[in-house]
Amino acid sequence: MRMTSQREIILEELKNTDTHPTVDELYFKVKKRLPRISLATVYRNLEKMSELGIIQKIETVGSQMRFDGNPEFHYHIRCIYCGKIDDLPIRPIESLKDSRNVSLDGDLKNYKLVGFKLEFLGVCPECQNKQKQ
Amino acid sequence: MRMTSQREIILEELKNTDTHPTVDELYFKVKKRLPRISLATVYRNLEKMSELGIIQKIETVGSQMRFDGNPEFHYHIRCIYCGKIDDLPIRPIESLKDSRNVSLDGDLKNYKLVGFKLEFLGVCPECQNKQKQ
DNA sequence: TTAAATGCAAAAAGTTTGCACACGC
DNA sequence: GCGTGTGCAAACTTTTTGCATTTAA
Repeated sequence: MRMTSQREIILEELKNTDTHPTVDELYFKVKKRLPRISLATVYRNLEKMSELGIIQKIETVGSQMRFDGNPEFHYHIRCIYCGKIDDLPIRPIESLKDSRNVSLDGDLKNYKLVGFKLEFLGVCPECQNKQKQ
Repeated sequence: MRMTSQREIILEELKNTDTHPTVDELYFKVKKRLPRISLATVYRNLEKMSELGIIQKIETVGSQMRFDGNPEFHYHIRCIYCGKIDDLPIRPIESLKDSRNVSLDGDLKNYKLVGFKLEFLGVCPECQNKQKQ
């Protein structure tokens, strides 16, 4: 992978964010430093870097893709009102690590189980405040 | 909710399917019986019926929405190659039912936890066969 | 030097919306 | 008859792609 200034700055801006930005959000941040960058470049770079395991693509339900500058496995919590995603500093749930735990009283419909995706849902502090008003 | 023939037939076709169709797939099935129906009507009806809890919207990552004629809670498994979704006849994982189990060594970042979404990933029988060839 | 990356614009894919008309209750 | 629902077309949002040009190694 060739290191271009675009790639470098995209990665830098992603790592400097503790939110998990959408492509668009990141595009506007990067654009402040590289005004001529195109959205397609941001898409292409995020895709490639997540394939290489440098960053992590967070495929949340429904809405847009988001990216996480931290490639290590960890859980996420998503706000059901605003869609924001935060890291969840909990340890991986052991009972799920072993797929045998989940197939005790049923077959897997002939699927070969390769993993699972666990996402937590909640209400973020900001949206809790809005509800109170 | 008013019962129109469109609504009735959409629901009937969804219930008669053991796959978990996308809106488009269902649209073409319904179209065989109601040739003049529009895609917008299918969208509007599926949305409304899932709001009312008559059916279930399956919000899988990345791709399109899919719908399930069975409103009861159950787990799904998604094929990582073709995106197909099947029901998984396993019982709900008890350890996840109690949110206290997941917050033992970390806080929840001030989120109010409301639930979780657990989806299994696998390779469906058809895609396993394709791989062998 | 040359293959990979970029910018731009257009296309694609999925979903939503405005509006006039139709129809269930 | 009223108000919800429908069909149609157009708009919208997010993501991808073709192509000529630029650039890192």
